[in-house]
Amino acid sequence: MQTMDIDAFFREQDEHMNIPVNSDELLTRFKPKGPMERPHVAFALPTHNDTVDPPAVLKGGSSNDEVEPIRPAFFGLTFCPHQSKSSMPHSERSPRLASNPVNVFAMRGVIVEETKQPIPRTTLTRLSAHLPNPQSPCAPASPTSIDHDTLKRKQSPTKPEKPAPKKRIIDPRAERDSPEGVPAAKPSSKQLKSLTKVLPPLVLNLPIAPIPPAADISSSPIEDANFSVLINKFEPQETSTQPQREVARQPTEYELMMMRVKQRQQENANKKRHKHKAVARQAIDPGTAGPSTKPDDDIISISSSRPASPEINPARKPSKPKKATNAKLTARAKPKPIPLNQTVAKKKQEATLRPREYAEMLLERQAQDPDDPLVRQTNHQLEGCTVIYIGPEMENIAASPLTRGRWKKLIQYGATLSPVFNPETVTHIVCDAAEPTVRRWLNVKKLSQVPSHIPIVGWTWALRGGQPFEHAIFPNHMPEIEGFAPRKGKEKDLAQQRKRSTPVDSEDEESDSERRRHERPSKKRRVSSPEQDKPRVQMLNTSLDPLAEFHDIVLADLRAEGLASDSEGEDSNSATTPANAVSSTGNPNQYIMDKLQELMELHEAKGADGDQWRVMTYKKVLRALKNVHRPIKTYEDAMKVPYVAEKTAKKASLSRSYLWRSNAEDPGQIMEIVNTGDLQRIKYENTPELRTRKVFQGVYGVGPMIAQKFYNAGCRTLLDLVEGKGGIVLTEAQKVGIQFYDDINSRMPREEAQALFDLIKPVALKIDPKLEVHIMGSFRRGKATCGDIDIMITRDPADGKDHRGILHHLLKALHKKGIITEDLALPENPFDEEAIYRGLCRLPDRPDSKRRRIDFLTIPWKCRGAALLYYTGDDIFNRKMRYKANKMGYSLNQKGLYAGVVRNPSKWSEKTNTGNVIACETEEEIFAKLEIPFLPPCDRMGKDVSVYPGGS
DNA sequence: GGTCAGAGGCC
DNA sequence: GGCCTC
DNA sequence: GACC
Ligand SMILES: O=c1ccn([C@H]2C[C@H](O)[C@@H](COP(=O)(O)OP(=O)(O)OP(=O)(O)O)O2)c(=O)[nH]1
Ligand SMILES: [Mg+2]
Repeated sequence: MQTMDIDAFFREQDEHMNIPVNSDELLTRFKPKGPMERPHVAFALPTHNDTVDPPAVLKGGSSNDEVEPIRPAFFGLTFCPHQSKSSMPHSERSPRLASNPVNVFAMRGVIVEETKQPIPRTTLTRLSAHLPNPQSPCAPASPTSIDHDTLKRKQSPTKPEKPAPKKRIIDPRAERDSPEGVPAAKPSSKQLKSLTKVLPPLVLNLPIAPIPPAADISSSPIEDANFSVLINKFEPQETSTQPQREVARQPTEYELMMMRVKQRQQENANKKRHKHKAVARQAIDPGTAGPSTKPDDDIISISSSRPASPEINPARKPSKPKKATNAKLTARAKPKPIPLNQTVAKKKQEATLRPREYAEMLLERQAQDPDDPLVRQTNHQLEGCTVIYIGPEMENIAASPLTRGRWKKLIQYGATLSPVFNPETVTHIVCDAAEPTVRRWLNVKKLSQVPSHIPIVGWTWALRGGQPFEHAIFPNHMPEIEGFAPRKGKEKDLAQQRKRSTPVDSEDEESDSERRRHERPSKKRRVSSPEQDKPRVQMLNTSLDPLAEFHDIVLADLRAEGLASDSEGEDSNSATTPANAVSSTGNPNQYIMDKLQELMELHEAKGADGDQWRVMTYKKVLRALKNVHRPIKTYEDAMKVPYVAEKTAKKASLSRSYLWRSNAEDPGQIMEIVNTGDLQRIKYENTPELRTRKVFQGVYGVGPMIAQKFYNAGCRTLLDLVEGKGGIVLTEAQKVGIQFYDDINSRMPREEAQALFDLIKPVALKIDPKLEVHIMGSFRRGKATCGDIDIMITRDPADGKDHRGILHHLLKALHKKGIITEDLALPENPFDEEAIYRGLCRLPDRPDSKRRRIDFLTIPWKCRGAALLYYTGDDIFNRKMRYKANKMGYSLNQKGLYAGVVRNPSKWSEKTNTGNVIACETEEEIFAKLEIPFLPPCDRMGKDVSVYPGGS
């Protein structure tokens, strides 16, 4: 134990970094915990504005957000009383109408050029706006409207317009509709749509997407056009220039965006294709649909750009009522490429069959000729069994070679195949998939809904036979065993065994070894110098070109390799280079974090097939690592970091040794690990599919499930999404998310957040000078960059008035000023004391300012402590604190700390007993009740909060 | 082996 | 009620 | 995946 060493080190680090005793988790871990010595200054709602942001304290290096909080400023209250021309004669205009065109035409001449570009197809969404019935926001719009979602989710085909007792007015437009503050029941967010309705139809005669030459796609009897990858090849030929276009009016911004996007994509796709053609053709991806020269890579390169917020976003919540459904390992989740040259015609066809279809095909073969080598029975162990096999892939995509092989084996072993799950006939469910996948296949919400007499077993059962319970893989659906309860240990072992066998347990299968060899010859990343392409990027990408940047990105190439995982939106080009392992972020372990983050994102992208808890652990580790300022050199070093245990430590030390190896000759055991461990894992996981899904998840409003849905619908690029390919329908928020993809996925300098707040606060105070307006989130924690602006508003009701309705007026004013530009989510009831708003904003006076995410939260005065606590975060800290509250028998939320809360176990969100408030007015109060020493905002990053109640 | 927060908005 | 986001 |  070298804790002393560590301890001393961190102290030294802190001093060196000028961090006043950072109560790192490391410290708390190795040091006797003592009360925080940090001054408990008045963190409770400061009453006047006195702090000014220290001028660019962190300016020097590219600032890593987490590197070092700016201490003095975390009160977050800065307010420039001047600054606002408090005029504002109100002429009601939709800010969106007003501001956007200006953006487009005035701000960027570039766009004008775009209009000269061939207009490919117009978007389905746009078309849909022209439907006569303005009332139908539903999908009938899309001409090709298909229930892409054949799988799971039963969306009522015709969604009745939400019962909506909600009325929300927010946008000035609302007022226009109903003169004067009268809350015209507003159709909420159909804004984009409603706007377009006003416009005359956009008439476009577009060149039909040419069918790609057969050579180009190497055959592809794609069974379902909806999922056809080929569509991706519709690119506007450079031939089809202006001729056949005929525009009835000026395209809207949205349309322009799409054209621009499309052109961009075309350009880059071409470049890329030239570059990687040879490589790309070496492998095909049978799992995704067709042997075509892979569009995936193209896109991906686009924006693996930086899909998600660098600073980690909390794990997706299992909206589960308790009981974690332990998602089993998703075995080899991805289809393996198979050598093209081996692909005979028939085989190619097979490769496009979905699992069910493949099984049906086998049955057909069997019926025709039982001696067909494909289906001829070789073994007897499965005779009498009627079996459905569930592989890791979704129902609606092509069966992987592995899955096909297993169906084949089942039939060869004498089983009767059941291509679909029929509880009447099926005797065994054999699967090699994560639990959520299995549920989807079986169309049940819980495995317990599967008749208990039908065992769910792993593939080992088919190979080795024996009692089903010996091969059980889901604890929540144990095979029945009369007079014999399955022993606990066994199933567990099995499950774990499966887990370990993730990548290659397929000795018994056909080609599996062939996996992705075109992995990435080079590991350079982001070659282009930031100084060089930045100005350009900013100009282009500021408002309406979500993909503008990808031009540069593609030029830089690397992201295509899927390795890019910038940990900070804007200004980090994290070094993976051995030489300067320190990187611009100043964190010597940045490259480890990069690796882990990458792996995490992959797990995250797996969504339902992945393990959310694993993702959460990764997040915790990453956050903890940000506080580690000494290079982690060995396994032992790594093990000292909180949330790092055997597996991660191995990865971390591995990451390091990988660099060492390339730097110096450093043979030894580590070398071996290098070749078999982490890197390979990333390669293995980092399939084109996952990379694409990661890109999709970068869109605001798109998470793992939706991303997968889009992917399964055949979408491969953001452009596909915009076009509604595969029948997908975007929400309004998602459209905005695509439009400002880059903006939203980048972080702003703290100074910009300050500037925005300085614009906003006076507007609020003008409405009611007694409001308390605070900037929260990462800003209050003193971060150098902010992912968004979080503003909390409350008001002391001592004078008998409160802040109801304020938010509505504030938003209206901000819209008018051009500060708030788009809405993402409106308050359920803006006249409630508690209301939430989400949207985009920008600095209106700066022509090239980016869109920034902004959130407002209003809360009753009495809850302000709890709200302050909540909204200050960070998220991990909140969760820990709430977890601790639970363990102490309390429940903590943004309204207060409660005792005696009882929830409905079958519907967790429902409270059988809404307990009693114990503390809520000040943060200190809550800390105290939870027996946690008060932590100033800047110290709440991933902080360990565990001090057990009642001693122990 | 059981944990790993709790809530609001949109669809 | 699922999914996404804070 | 990690912690208790
Ligand atoms: O899952 C979450 C996400 C956020 N929060 C709280 C803490 C967080 O600090 C605050 C604001 O959220 P936001 O997403 O803005 O995070 P941030 O801490 O402000 O970081 P960023 O700089 O990315 O905005 O809301 C949670 O409690 N749980
Ligand atoms: Mg924030």
